[in-house]
Amino acid sequence: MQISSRFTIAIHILTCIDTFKDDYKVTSDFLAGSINVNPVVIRRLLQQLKAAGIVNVIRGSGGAEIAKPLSEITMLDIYKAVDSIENGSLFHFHENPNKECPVGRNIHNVLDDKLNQIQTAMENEMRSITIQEIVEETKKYIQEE
Amino acid sequence: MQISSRFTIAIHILTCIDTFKDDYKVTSDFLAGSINVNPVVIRRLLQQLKAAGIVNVIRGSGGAEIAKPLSEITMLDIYKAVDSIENGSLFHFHENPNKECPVGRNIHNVLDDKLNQIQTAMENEMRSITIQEIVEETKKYIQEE
DNA sequence: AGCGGGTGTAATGTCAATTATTACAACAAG
DNA sequence: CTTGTTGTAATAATTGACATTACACCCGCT
Repeated sequence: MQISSRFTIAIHILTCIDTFKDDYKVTSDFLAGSINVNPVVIRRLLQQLKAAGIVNVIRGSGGAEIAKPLSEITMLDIYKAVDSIENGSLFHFHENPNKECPVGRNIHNVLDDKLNQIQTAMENEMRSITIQEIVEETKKYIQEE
Repeated sequence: MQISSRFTIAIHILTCIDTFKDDYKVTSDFLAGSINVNPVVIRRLLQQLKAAGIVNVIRGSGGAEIAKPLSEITMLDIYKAVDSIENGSLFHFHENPNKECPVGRNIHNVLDDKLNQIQTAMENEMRSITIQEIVEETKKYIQEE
């Protein structure tokens, strides 16, 4: 299965907040309009991003803002904040290898290392990309329209 | 969501085939016993591995064997063979960003590059690990028991 | 030739996760 | 105290993963 669209939606959310922060009050309804999902989905994601210290959400009067410099927010931060995968493990290991079988009882030990190695490579790449790059490139695209 | 357990099961299959090739006829039932899944799951995976040229499956008398040197089979080969993810894309992009919104109609262009970059990092790491390493380490674990 | 163990595959069922949606209490500002 | 908004629970629809049954087909053996 693929990594949840919560991840790309969260990136879209942050990009919108920054892009429109001076011209609009960026509410969950506003964001839902650009992303084309239900506002409740946005609110839940905003809660998760808030818990990670990435955004502030203004209750009552409404709106969301980004809580720290864009250059300090990496893809990995977002990825982790919105629980893109379960238990933090990218791979779903088959649960019950047979302990009676020599391979069955050892495969987990051998594979876990390798799977971690792969996942780490992915996470390192994520850490190297900031939301600032995304926002800047998006602005460039918009200007060129 | 996580990457399907088909991936780890396929690795388990190959490890078993090699480990037991001299002592048993390695049938789908035999493999199902070590992995603890239904034999039909094994047969479907064997078909996919066969389509990728990784194994031969002997119809009639039964059994499976590995079709090429272990050192030439990488994690990436297996990963691709068993369709661990859909459409080859690790990330599920939210489908319908609003084309009326400047961010909505450009985010796909910007993000696709970055997502590919991340996925490529993962795939490169997968390419660097061969099933031979897995088999050898597993044998080492078994001997030390 | 036919038996028996095995594969290939379709059909069906179950379960869990994702996403959508409704509903409403809590809240803040005018 | 009204209005627009957030926070969150409850529920449903959809989808995909995995399990399982069933059975035709295949091939070596006697």
